[in-house]
Amino acid sequence: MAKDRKIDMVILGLLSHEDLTGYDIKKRIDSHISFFWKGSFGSIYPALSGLQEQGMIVRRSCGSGSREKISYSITEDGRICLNEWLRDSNACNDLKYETLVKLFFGGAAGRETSIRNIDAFEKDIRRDLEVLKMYKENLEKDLSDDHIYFYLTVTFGIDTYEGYLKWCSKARKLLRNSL
Amino acid sequence: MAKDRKIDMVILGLLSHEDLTGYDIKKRIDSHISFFWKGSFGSIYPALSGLQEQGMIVRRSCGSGSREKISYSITEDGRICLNEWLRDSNACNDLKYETLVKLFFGGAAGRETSIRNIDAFEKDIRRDLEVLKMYKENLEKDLSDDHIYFYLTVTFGIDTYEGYLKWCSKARKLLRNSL
DNA sequence: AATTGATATATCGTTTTGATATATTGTAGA
DNA sequence: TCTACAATATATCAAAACGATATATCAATT
Repeated sequence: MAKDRKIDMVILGLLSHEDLTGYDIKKRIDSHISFFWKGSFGSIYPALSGLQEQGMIVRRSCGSGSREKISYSITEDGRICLNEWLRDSNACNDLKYETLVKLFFGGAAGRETSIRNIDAFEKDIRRDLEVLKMYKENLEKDLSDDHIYFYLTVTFGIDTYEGYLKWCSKARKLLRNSL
Repeated sequence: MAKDRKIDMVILGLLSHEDLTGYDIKKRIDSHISFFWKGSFGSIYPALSGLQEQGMIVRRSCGSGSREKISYSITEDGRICLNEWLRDSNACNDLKYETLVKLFFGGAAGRETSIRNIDAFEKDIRRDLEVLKMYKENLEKDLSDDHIYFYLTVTFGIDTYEGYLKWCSKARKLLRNSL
């Protein structure tokens, strides 16, 4: 049975494309999906053990030399489990904007503090937006069936980030101009 | 000293406006800030105990009758702690879009499944957007210094949600039209 | 009088984070 | 050559947060 562990589904998703080690999984998450989902070693390695016990994945030592290196493959059961989860359109989108919490309570520290916090947020967003735009450009060179799903998540990021930037300007203006 | 517990700051923020019980805190979070931050009883009650031990808040039994009811007030130390946190412009915005994870791995289930998932996402967003717009209308009737911070978080929500909706249309179109 | 739903506090198991420990391999510079 | 550093790789731990559940009271309805 599919558990409540969301990281399990991320791992199965990644393994549905290629065999990976725990470390590789972490790298894939960081490079490709970290702007809409994160994962740490502390969740990845226990999840891999759990998934193996459930028969969703199989491990194979692939140490080239003396080095222990453990690669995982998805099983047929794993594919079925992933598929079931994908077909269930219930999805929990859990957003935590510390920036907005600080803004919400901004009255306790004054408007200049809030403006500085918005500035810091904007700076982060601009930096991340550049990366996403680069991804988009590269993907548009070859928008095959394989890449279309990644492309859609990237455009999601770009659209929302550009929304953030517009809001930043408006918010600063309001904080400065309204008496 | 300020801990790593983010919920602590949310509680101090809420208590900086008015005295509240744990249950009230949960209600305030659900009604006012849940679209950018969530909190459960399982984090609120332990946090209240911790904050009290640190002297950031004080508890006062205010049972009207036999009913036990515990209200909390912020202390001067609590205000200082909140202020320090507000002034630190480092903020971790941690977003988890399960919808995007499903889309990213959508190739494993086919385009119709992805389109259904986008439809479900859009439906949720439209519903939540209506609520935010109502909040905005009400706030605009009296945009005093007290309400401006809430107003800004609400417009943030509206701007990003409208960005989501635009993306939904584009994404569906791409999934349907690109061969 | 009984039932329902809101109020209110609290705990428990599970998941996740973020940091750290440990050790190996590859590589760039002294 | 060697040596220091970064990257690779697995793993664990305490702390934090979630989500569900337990318990009980109060207010309003039936």
